[in-house]
Amino acid sequence: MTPRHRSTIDDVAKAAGVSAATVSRALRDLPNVAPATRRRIARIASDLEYAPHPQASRLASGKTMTVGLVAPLFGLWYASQVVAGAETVLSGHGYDLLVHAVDTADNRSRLLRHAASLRGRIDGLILVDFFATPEHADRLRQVGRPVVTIGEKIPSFSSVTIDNERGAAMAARHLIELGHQCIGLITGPLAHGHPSPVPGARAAGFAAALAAAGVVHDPHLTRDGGFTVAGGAAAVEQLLAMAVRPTAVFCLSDEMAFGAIGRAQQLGYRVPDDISIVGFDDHDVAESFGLSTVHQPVRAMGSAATEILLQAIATPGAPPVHRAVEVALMRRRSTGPPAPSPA
Amino acid sequence: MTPRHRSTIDDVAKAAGVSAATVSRALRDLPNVAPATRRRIARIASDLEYAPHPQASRLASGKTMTVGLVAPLFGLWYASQVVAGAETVLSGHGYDLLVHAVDTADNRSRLLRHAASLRGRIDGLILVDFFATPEHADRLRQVGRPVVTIGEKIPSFSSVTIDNERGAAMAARHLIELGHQCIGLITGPLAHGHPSPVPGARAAGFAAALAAAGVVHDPHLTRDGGFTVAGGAAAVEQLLAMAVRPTAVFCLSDEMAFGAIGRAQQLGYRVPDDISIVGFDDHDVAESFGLSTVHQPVRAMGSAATEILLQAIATPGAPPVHRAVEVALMRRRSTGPPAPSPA
DNA sequence: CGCTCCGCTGAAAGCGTCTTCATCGACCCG
DNA sequence: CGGGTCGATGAAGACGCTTTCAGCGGAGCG
Repeated sequence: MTPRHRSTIDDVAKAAGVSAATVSRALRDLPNVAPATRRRIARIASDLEYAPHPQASRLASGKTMTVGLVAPLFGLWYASQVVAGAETVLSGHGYDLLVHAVDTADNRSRLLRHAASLRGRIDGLILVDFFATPEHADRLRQVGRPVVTIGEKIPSFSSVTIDNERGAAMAARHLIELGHQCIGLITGPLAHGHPSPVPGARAAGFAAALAAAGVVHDPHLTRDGGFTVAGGAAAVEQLLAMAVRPTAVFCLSDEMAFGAIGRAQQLGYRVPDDISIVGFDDHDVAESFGLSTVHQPVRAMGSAATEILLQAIATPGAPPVHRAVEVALMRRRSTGPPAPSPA
Repeated sequence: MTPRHRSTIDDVAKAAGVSAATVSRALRDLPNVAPATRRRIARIASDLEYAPHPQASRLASGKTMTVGLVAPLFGLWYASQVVAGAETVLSGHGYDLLVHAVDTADNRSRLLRHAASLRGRIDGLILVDFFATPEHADRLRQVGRPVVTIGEKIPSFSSVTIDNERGAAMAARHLIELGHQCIGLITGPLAHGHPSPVPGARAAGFAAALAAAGVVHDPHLTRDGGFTVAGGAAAVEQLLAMAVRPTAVFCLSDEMAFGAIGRAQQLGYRVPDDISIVGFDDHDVAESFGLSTVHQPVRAMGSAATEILLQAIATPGAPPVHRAVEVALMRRRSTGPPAPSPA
């Protein structure tokens, strides 16, 4: 009974006694098909298990029903949340999601070089923490499809962003209010072959809040944790070994904060009694571990970016949309007042 | 200078004074093209920034250079690791990665119904924890493309699996060796509309190890944590409120274990002094939090599945490959001997 | 009753590439 | 020197669908 090969639109047309054009119209709910004809075609198509060949319809229509998502690296919490948020929206609209990692400079330039080849493969593009230079943005514009960025704001593309400086300042003020005067900072890479504004903005917000409160910002108390768990652990170990040990540490990501808490405890320090630690993200497991942190709605940002993108696909030529979402301080158990100084 | 529309193979052919067929052959390194001709075509194609239209070549060749990945839910650690592992391999081979979530029964049946439409969209499929019934497997076979499953073993498809029973038994024996006699179990959903063998297998391995050691397995000490952080927290709270409180808990995933540890500590219990907790996965942050757990190389499993799939795509008709990878017990700080009973 | 308008339908021309088949020389060998 | 072989190339037909355009008949209207 099962046909040897998949059935085509012509099979359906023949069986229904109509032309392929009518079948195409009927199945896509286009106007100008008699209700009776439409029903008959629908039934026959279902009987024959007909499904349009995606490549053929894409070639003919020029629409791919596919959205591309480019992120620095999959496997990290942030990217996985964005993917989850995007996938939910896309599958609800019948779109496919194509994911691509850009984890090396080589990868990155390859993507830029082949930007033109993306046209024809996707209807729109989501860039997660891509940090495009103006020159790169030019190449990306050659994709000829709408682009939405997450984490950075480029005038000519739509974007979904948070106020990194404000979030970092909230974390810093939280520590200051608790009485901390000597605060360490575990950053991500400030530059890796290209400008990466996120850690920069967070570090700036942190420094500004300290300055505003008259707290000394000692640059020696800054370490690069590479945005990884292991990096955060190594960084906190260095900070704890210093002569003037910080009483609190601000980590620019929760994953680094987890590493920092773990290592500090392993080394025999109590959190927050001996050292307070605050993160940034509000990772899924942050609450379980009582990590005080700056919440950002990553999953919702992925959904929002996707909705903006679909809108842009539907209305070509519309001006870019810039959406800023709010961050919020989550006070938990990893922060507390500093131990009375042994003066 | 930039052409208004992307250049086609005919543009290149015209500029090179050859036919489109020769251009097609030359650019794909097929034989029967004179070296000089090949070089000239390559240069001209590069000048014109020619890139073949994916949909057109896919339609003509029947190959999509795309692999589909279906997972229960993105945003969870397990799926994100698999995606990361798969993406690395695929991008190295010029393949695109299409991701699709199957988080509801509705979603699932839709996927199965449209299985045939996947043919033509992908060259192969990776199923993560899909748990196909024989009937579902039949439908998936209609995709007409190689399939590799991760987490389950279906005879007609290739697979990458771990020995869940063995892993769970390792965790159970670890607790027993520490002296625990009253051990709770936090499972995932044992069935959600379809058989889901993973929690079942782990629970069975756990029960078998207890039985082998002569330890009572009290079914009242089992709770469903839904594989989420919050579920693990709620489950452990219930267990701790019981009259005969377990001295140790085995969580079938690390994320549930994190929730359990966090909640237990919030409730004033010390880990492991008052309660030992062991997980399953070896999540990225498990080490930081000293979680004893059963390690499985999820990312490598994603890569392995992808390599098997690419192999199967390259050699159609080859018999399915079944790869089993090893698990390992990680002894950390969340487990210890039970407190001396207050008898 | 004739004309116009409109809804429904089919024929056919793409969409851009791949792939088969035929052609055409050049070269080799007996 | 003729037949055979082989490498290089072009012409043309898929691939399966979408979309434009024209046609056709019936309804509405004056």
